[in-house]
Amino acid sequence: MNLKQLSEHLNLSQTTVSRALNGYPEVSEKTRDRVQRAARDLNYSPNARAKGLATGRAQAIGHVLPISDQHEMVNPIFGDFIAGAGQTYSKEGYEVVISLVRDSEQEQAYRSIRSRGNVDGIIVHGPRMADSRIALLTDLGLPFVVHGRASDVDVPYAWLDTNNGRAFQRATEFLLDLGHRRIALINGLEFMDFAHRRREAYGKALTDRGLAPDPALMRSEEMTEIYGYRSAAQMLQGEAPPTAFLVSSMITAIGVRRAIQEARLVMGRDVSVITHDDDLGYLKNGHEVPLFTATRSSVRHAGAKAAEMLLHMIRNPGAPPLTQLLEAELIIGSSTGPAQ
Amino acid sequence: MNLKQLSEHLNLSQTTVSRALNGYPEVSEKTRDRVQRAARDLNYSPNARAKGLATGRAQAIGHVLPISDQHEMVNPIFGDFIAGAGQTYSKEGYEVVISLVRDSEQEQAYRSIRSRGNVDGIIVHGPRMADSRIALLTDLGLPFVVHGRASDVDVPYAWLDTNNGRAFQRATEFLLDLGHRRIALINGLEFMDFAHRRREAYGKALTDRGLAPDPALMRSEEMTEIYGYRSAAQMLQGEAPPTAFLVSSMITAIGVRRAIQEARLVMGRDVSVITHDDDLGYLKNGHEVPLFTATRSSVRHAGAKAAEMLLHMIRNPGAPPLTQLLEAELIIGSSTGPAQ
DNA sequence: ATTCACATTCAAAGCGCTTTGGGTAGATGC
DNA sequence: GCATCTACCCAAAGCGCTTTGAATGTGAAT
Repeated sequence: MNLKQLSEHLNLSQTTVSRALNGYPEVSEKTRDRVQRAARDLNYSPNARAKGLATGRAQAIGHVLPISDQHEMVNPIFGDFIAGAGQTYSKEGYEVVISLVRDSEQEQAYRSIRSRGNVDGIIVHGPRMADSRIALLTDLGLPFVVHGRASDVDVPYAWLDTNNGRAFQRATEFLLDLGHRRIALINGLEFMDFAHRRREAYGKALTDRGLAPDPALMRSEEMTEIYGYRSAAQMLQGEAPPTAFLVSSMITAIGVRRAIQEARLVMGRDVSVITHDDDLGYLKNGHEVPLFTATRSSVRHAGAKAAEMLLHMIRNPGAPPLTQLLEAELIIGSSTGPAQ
Repeated sequence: MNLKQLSEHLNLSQTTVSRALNGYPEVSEKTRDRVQRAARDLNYSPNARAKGLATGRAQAIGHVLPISDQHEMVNPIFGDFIAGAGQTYSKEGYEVVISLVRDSEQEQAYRSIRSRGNVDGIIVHGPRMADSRIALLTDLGLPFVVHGRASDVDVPYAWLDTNNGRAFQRATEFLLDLGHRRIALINGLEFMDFAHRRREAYGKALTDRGLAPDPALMRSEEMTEIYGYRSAAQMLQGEAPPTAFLVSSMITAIGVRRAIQEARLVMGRDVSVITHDDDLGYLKNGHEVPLFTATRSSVRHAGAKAAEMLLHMIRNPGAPPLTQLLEAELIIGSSTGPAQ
């Protein structure tokens, strides 16, 4: 069923039918009704490609997931982010198009996304500290919102980020206040902007209290469970083990907890742990009492907000880029306690 | 830059340029070269919508994720599945379009996907035992592959599934062989087909050995960490606690482990655990020695295979639906041991 | 009765591509 | 020399929609 068939069925022109369905005023309520009813009954919905071609709008948003050439992983937060964004999109009639792009093919990929024209804007995931994609996209004139920020980029661009610096500074200070002096950082990959900020903040909190960050207590890797386990196990066996861990993700923190338990220590008593918690649906941080003390920031909420920002930018092409900084809560769970 | 501009630039017709770029033979190698070079230099790539409109092909695959009306979650395996599928797609020049669809809007959603025509085929995620989507999609004539199966559907359709029944039967037998008699099942939602099969297999393995499944030892819910924790904690406090747990996902098993440890028991000695392991990138099951004894089946691999099947079906419209059953390995980790 | 404004409706062009159905020129065969 | 291929190229139609610009009909105003 296409527009032509529908209009012939109704004995109307394609123009009128199109207008009736798209809510234009120059069509009588009576015919509009008739058209809408027929469209529903005959299960007509306009062909997205033709509509896009005619209007120049794709009614779709691209989400570009960088796949690092070494570890071919999709970040587990992506599911929740897209779930949040999806809510916003479906309200406004947008689709989601996903591109998995290897690090080595970034530029080419964005250019072709642009010229293929099947999205009206894109969400950039996983920004690096100096991320060339931002300049490129600005150049290409394709609306975009970055989930996160790129520290080394100084042109204005739209982003939505959690205040990772403040979150980790507060977390570090919280541990310091509990009397901890040897605080380990189990961080994400530090060429990623969020991880870089977290380390900076951790370092600053320490030096502000006159403590020198100890390289032996800092790790930086892809945030898997096994990484948390190995790092913590190794540190706990060292000659001057940490009394507290600051961890970059729940999954990694679970690995840290495993190492603590294997060392026959009790988390929250012998060793404290604070983790960042993205509030993922499948990995809630406890119920009444949170399992981990955590800096919490819902990635689902971030997704919904980022989508709103992007749609706003698409509708207001001239407007300056929006930015939004979300504060993480520091929630107290049972994984922290005073230093022994 | 569009085809018209490019062809004017080259002093050729649009026809010739189009043919040169799409590898048709009726164009001299010399001009083909010239065209390709110009296309690269001028950064031309054809407009996807126009191309789709002209060819009737969208060069895109839809992935429909059902969102249950109660728990608004995106299954964490989705990221890995899409990563696997994405590899196949990008080799063949297909895009991924995601639709998050609430349970209550399924039918409407599929119909509109069909008539909007922006995908050439779809992957159906999360099939229920009796899943009306399969009949609907068969009706609509849209190529599709189900990730999983629907037990109560008897029309032929294309699917790719892990042999959940056999995996859980083997796992149960393995525990029985170790002398366990009170084996708990921490299952997923049992209206989901995979979870239903798992329970059937678990029950069969027990009755085959003359044991009656004990309802007090069976749980069925969304597979979160907290669910595993609560279920196991509760069972371990019961008057006749299980000596082994059969768990449906790694995340849930992590919750089970937490409950075991909190009960001051040792996993693998006092209590055994077998889990299903989807081999997710961020949640590897140990390294040299697997942490959990597990039935393992890579969801990433499943994604790649399902995508291949779908593309094959799209290219061979008449062919009968393909099916593929993947066997899970039973890998022995340190979470199981003889019953005390 | 004539004019004008307004409310409806329509025919046709155009979005950027593919593809059909020719054309033309040079090579080949007789 | 002429017909016949072959290799290469092109103009134009068509994919399904939106949108421009014009036509039609109606009632009010003159």
